Amino acid sequence: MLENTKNDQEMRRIEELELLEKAGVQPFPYNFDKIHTCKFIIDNFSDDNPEILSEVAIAGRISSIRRMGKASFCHINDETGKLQIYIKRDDLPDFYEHFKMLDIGDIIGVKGYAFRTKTGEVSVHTRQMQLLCKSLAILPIPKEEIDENGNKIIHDAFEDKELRYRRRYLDLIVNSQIKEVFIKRAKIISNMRKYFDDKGWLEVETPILQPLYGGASARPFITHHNALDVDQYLRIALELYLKRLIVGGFEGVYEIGKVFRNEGMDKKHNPEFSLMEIYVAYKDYFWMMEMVEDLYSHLALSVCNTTDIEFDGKVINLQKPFRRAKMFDLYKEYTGYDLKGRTNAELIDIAHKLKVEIEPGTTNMKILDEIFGSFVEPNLIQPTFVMDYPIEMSPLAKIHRSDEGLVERFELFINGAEMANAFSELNDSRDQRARLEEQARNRAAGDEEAMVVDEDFLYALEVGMPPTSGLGIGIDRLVMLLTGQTSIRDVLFFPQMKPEISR
RNA sequence: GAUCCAGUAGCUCAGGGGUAGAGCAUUUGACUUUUAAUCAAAGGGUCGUAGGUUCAAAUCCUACCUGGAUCACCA
Repeated sequence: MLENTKNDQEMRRIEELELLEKAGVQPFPYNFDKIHTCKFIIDNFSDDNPEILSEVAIAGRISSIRRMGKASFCHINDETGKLQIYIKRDDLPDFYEHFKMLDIGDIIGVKGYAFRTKTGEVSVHTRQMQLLCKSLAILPIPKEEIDENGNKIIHDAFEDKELRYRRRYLDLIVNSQIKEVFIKRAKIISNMRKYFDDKGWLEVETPILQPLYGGASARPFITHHNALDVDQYLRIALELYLKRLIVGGFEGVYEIGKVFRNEGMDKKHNPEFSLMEIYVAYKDYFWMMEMVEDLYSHLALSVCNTTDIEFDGKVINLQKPFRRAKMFDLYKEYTGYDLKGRTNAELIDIAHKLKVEIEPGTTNMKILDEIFGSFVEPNLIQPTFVMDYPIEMSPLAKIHRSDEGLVERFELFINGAEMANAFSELNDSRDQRARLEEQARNRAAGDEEAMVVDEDFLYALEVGMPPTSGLGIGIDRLVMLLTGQTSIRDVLFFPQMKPEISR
């Protein structure tokens, strides 16, 4: 398929293209004066006043053809939907011969007048037709039927997931309903941006290629800069550079962009994904919780027109305020054990009692994480702020003002999945240095995801960062929630795929 | 990374040791309001790749590739 092996249908299209050219048809013209959309014509056609659409100019891709000798019907699709075209030989004696050589997939421009057919479908009667692009590949367009209840039945839909992801352009043409997901995605992002802009916070761009990576626990992608002859990393988070900008005097900055983590892929993870991070000076994580619940309610209303979101057979209520619960209270609630301040031996014992498999030598953090994932997370269906994490889990968060051993951090869980992560940001450079050095020791001990020490970031903190609250939101997971998609691949135009072997 | 399932015509699928099938799509012919258009005829395949077993493999075996699901890892 990648090679130049054409099947009979493709060969025939090339022949037709050449025949059309010989007949003087330009198969790839430069422009077309497209005035109307398919949807506009359907929405605005009036049986009482058909003359208001007596001069229309539309264009789109042919999605079906019904030829009846000296007259034909076809449907074309543009960005807004599909519309039926009627073409009669007597109207266009010359072009009708060319029309016979057009195929499903070709893009045409049509000028004519709107009318309603005998069977009731608003259509355009062709006065003039122009080929705008000859398609040489065969589209897997399915047949569609409208049953007596007006429901659309699609026959033999193109649903091979591998091909749909690898050739998303085909998927978009043929399964056009998926466009709704991506349109919503764009709306979510633009509404989020507007929400922040309206508050006066500044959208910024920070480096994607970085000499050091940081801001999250993850393995990076490594690349090489030839001119400088140095290895560089693709960013795994936005945090450290955005904090530098708060140090620099901006009081509210945010960035929406791709980050890259060199890890496995599954329904919830893609190696590159979109992250939003925002930092607001003089605020703490309590303030941030209010901002987050307001943002989520606002986005649900503006994108879905409701705060009751149907997802995976459940109804998620994004009406603010969200539940707030301290992490160790949740442990108590869902396991019956108080896990705070436990020794390693005690935690291992409890893990065994809970039938959580723990390998010998597992750290407290791993055990806590494990129990949280098995016993707490699956219960956090409705939006829940999980507050106050152990300090070891959060090297960039500020120590809790009253609870020893904890930091002021919350994560927002919805439908058992982490949706957002926020702190009162650590701005004591001495503490930050100590925590990064602890990370470095973990790293030396074999933890490949531990953070590296970024001296320049530490210097920035020494210069001084005001009290600040920061937040990260995984855009893809938010889009999944608001569009009802259960796989991250269905909210990405081009999800990561293994390369096809070229033969 | 582990396990299971899948890969056959452009699409959706059947077939499961003995000549490769269907519907749609395509081609030819008929048809000037059809809409899963209809009617008649025709063409189209290295059965994911590579080995093996066998007189004979799409079919059985092994390995590999790609995808999906579940689990593990992972914010």
